[in-house]
Amino acid sequence: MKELLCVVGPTATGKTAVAIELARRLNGEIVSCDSMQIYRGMDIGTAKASAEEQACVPHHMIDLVEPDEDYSAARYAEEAACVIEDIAARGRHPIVAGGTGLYLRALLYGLHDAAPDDGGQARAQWRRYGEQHGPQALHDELTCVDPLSARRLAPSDTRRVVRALEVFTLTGVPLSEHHERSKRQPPRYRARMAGLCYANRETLYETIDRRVQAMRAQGLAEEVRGLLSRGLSPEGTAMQAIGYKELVGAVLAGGDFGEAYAQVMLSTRRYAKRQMTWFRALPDVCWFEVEEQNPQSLSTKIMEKFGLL
RNA sequence: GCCUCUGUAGCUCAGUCGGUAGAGCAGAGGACUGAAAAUCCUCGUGUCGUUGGUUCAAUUCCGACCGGAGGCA
Repeated sequence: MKELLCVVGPTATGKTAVAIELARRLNGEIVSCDSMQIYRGMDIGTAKASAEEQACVPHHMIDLVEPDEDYSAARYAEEAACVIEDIAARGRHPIVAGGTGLYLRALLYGLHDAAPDDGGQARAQWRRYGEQHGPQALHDELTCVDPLSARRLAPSDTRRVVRALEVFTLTGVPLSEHHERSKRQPPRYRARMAGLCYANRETLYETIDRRVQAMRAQGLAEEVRGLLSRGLSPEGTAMQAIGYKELVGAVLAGGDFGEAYAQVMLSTRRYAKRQMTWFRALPDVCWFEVEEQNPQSLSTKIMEKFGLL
């Protein structure tokens, strides 16, 4: 099984800089693992590597689709696996870096068997059912066809309840059964995971606030305005990204940006916390505290730890 | 200076016809299998401004004092 170096952790810990440093020293190329950097034209708010950084080390899995296109964890897993194979075939070192827990999991461990694509009809149908009859009725439907999933999911988590019903409708097999099967498959890689974190939560939050201020100075509002003027719907997946969904209202109303940016900071903090939950639950993450560390020293520590020096 | 209102969780505020109190937000922890920066679950003891009084019992009633807001001078 192939070894795969991954740099994970919550937002604003410097994953990008460390990954670039590692790539430089290991003859590597970076494979982003970020659900929002997938979208073209969303640069400032997603904290994409700059043009200079991308010129210095090849970056992959960035700017793949337009913001009004759909993307998915499954597509990510498939395409990232191809990219990784290609990098290795060229004799270089793939370095996965990013903060989207589900995408990383999909890449490393795989998802369950695909359901046939019906263009989202089943999903839309169940969602409508939920809107008409309420989340409890939706959950009751799931109990009938997939009691295991129903027990696992809260009725209020309509998103997952709808998905479980969709999978059963499309495949005739309960989602819980799909999960059982996929668990039996071995992981695709032997992941060496370096987790970046702050020892103090306070420091993380201060760094996040500073980063949001920097995004403001770089013209995040202008970027949002540009996306909207190109006709992008505020309801799409891409516009659910933190920094974008908060600013859409202020841009449209021409209103209070101060409040919008305060909300961006808040959302980012809570997101960072959820990311920590993801990565803490992962087995075999080696944690590195980033306080008082620059990307060079961090990359050295990581290489030492993983025997890459 | 006088009058009125106000002081309860980090913040905004409920509430207790006297038996020591609870929501939202924030915060913390967790879940996560094709939307995931999404979606969802769990967690609330705090000198009820201070200090006297009445009372078996005061955060609640009364007085004084100290903050804050407004009004009249």
